[in-house]
Formats: sequence, structure tokens, C-alpha cells
Amino acid sequence: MARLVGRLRAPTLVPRRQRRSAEREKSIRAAALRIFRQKGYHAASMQNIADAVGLYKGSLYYYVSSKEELLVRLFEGRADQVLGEIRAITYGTGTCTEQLRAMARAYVLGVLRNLDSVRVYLREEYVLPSAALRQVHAEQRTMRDLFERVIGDGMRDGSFVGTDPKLAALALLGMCTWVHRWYRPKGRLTETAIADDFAERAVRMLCP
Amino acid sequence: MARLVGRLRAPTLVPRRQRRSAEREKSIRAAALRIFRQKGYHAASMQNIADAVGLYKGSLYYYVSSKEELLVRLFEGRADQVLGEIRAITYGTGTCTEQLRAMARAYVLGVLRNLDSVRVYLREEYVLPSAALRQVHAEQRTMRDLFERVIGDGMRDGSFVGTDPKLAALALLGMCTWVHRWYRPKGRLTETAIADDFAERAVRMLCP
DNA sequence: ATATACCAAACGACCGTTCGATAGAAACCG
DNA sequence: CGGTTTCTATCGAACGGTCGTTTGGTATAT
Repeated sequence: MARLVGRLRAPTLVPRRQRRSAEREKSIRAAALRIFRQKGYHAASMQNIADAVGLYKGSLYYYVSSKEELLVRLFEGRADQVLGEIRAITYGTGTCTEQLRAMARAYVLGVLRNLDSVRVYLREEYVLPSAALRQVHAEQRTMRDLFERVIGDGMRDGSFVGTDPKLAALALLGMCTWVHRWYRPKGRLTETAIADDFAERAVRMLCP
Repeated sequence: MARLVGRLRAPTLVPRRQRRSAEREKSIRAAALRIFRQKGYHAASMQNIADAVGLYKGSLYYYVSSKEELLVRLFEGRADQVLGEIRAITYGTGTCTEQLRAMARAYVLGVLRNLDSVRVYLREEYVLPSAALRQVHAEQRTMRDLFERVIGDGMRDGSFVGTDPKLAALALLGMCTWVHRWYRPKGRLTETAIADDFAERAVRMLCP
């Protein structure tokens, strides 16, 4: 009986606080991301984040165990989507050239659609505890390996020029990663325009 | 008479303390650069720098007026040399292709030969007081304009493909700037090998 | 004797974090 | 349904620590 009452009220009443609480936590993480991006991790204070969500700084610790945890959690799983997309491209059909074009495009779009994360991700590496840092480096190595393999395949079968796939991958990824420094969402060019352009540029950089 | 004695001793004795003092100041700035690069500006303490040069942290203020000044001075004139080299190339003779190749090469070498500065320069921008920040942005804009102009000239006379010199310059500079993130002095490749390779890549990215 | 280069301690500010108190919402019970 | 208890989210103050900076003293070289 009690269970029945519980069941009936659950969909409307029980979740109310839980939902509010979950929203709070989300808004805290969103504020942290924004403020870490604007001022950098060390220059950003818990007070800044608290102000942004309308709490006292001490109250943040009801949702978060430390400032560092706040940063680490921002990184978690952030690269998975793009990494998955790009890996799928290498599994699919298509010439090396087509694959590389699609990969570069996906990578640039990934950067452009996660601007704040990418900026924090690239600047605050050295703040991470070593476990999280290893994770980040592993992701970066995986990404580089994916490009390196396709480029290497292309070089061996004559689709691409050059003999150093690692160096080529670093050049290509550098070009594509750097967009996070100059892209402005309100700017002259759309995300897809930039991604398409850079994908074409990546291919041309390697084609005979 | 006192003046005469002063004159006679000056070349050997008076400069001794001055020389030691100047060396101290230089070693402080060198330590600051190294430590700022390793830990980031905010995470680096005056104590860290003092330890590195064998002083008490309070004693640093005999040479330096503040931590911020220490950072700002690290930036001063740092871009001048490369900027001058590259400007000279655009003033010289040579086709657009030749000029662009030489410019990219000089730029990459500039990054590789000033690794620590570049890393701090790119990460700590947001710490600078606004006057120094404007200076930094002006230098970056100047650099981009130099590349943009040569690329634009080449596009108009058919040496280069494409219609957006600004975007091409951003792609090229991104590729070349990013070397600061992965280059290790003890690594497999020499500075000039990387610079030559990237210069060739830059040209290929733009040639029909 | 005098100026220099440095020491050693202290100061004041700020920051991340902790903690006891509390108001209001939810849960329980007769 | 009304009253009581429990729990939750937040407050507001305080704490411990670190850091940049100041200052008064002092040994040494000039």
C-alpha cells in the first residue's frame, strides 16, 4: 500500500527536489567551465563560481567535493564522441583521401562545438592529478595514432606524398586544433564552412 | 683627485658588483621563465623562483618590483626578431611561393628557438595588464597580416589556390605555432628539419 | 664610512574548505 | 487531514594555510 502511494506520487512529487538538485549541479559545472575558460583555473575562485549560480561559496561543497574535482569532471568523456566518430571513419569504406578529409572535418567540428572545453582542456593540463593527466595524454595519443595510420597507409600506396606520417599528423592536427584560439561564434564564418575548408586544406597538404 | 681614482679603478673594480648584480637579475628572469613554463604563472610562487637562484623570496624584490612585472618583462621585445626577419623577407625579391616558404621556415625556427617563451606567451596572455596585452595582440595581428598579404598576392596572381587569405593564414600559422606543444629538443628531429618540412607543407597547402 | 646585497621575520589579504545552525520542504503518524 | 519529525539545501562565519610584499637589520665589499 505504501509502495502504491509511493509509486503514484513519485512521478510528480519525489523527483521535484532531485530535479532541482540535479539542475543546480549542472549549472555549477557550467559556470565553472565558463569561468575557468575566462580566467584560468588558478585565477578563478570558488566565490566567482558561487556568485555565478547565486550561492555562497561554502554551499558549493554540498554539490562538489573540491575545486580540483570540479576541473577533472569537466574533462571526463569529453573526447569520446569525436574519438568515436573518427574511429568509425577509419573502419568504414573509402580511399585514404576520403577518409582523411572526413576525419579532419569531424575533428575541426569537434573543436568548434566544444570551444570552452577545448580551451580549458589545453590550458589546464598541468593542473590535473596524474591519473587524469594520463587519461588526457592517452586520448591525445589515440587521436594522433588514428591520423597517423591513415596518413601512413596513404603514403605507402602513393595516395599521399611524404615519408613521415607522424610529422604529417602533427602538422595536420596542429592546424586543426589551433582554430580554438581564433574562432568566434559570432564571426564571419560558420562552423561547417571552416571544417570543410580545413578538411580540403588537410588533403591538399598531402596529395601529390 | 677622487675623480681620477674613480676613473682609474672603474674599469676593473666598480663594475664587479654591477656585473654580479646584472648576472643575478638575469638568472632571476631565467628562473622565472623556466618555472612559469613548468607550473604556470599562478601556480609558480616567488619562493620557487627564489629557491632556484638561491635567495630568500623577499630578496627578489631588490631586483624586481613585482611578480607581474617579472612576467611582463619576459614578453618584452620577444617577437621583434622573428617579426623583423619575416618582414624583411616580404620586402625582398622572390616569388610569392619562395617568400611564403622562407616566412614559414623563419616562423617555425622562431618558435623552436624560443620554446619556453612561446609556451608562457601563449598560456599566460590573460594574466597580462591591458597595456601589455594590447602589445601582444598587436604583434600577433602584425604577424598574421604579413602572411595574409603574401598569400593574398599569390591568390590574385594565380600562384596560390583559394579566395580567403585570412583563413589560409590562420591555418598556416596554426600548423606552425602548434609545434611548441609537441617539440622536444632531445627528440628525433632537428629544428631545421622540422622548419624545412613545415615550410614545404605550407607551400603545398596553397599551390595548385 | 658608506652603499650594496641579502637576510629573516612579519603582515595583510585572499582562498579553499569545514562546520554548526536553520528555514523550509517532505515524510510519517494518529 | 493536522501535527510532528526528519531530511535537505543553504547560510554565514570561521579556520588554516599560502602567497606576494614590506621592512628593519646586517655583513660584506668598496
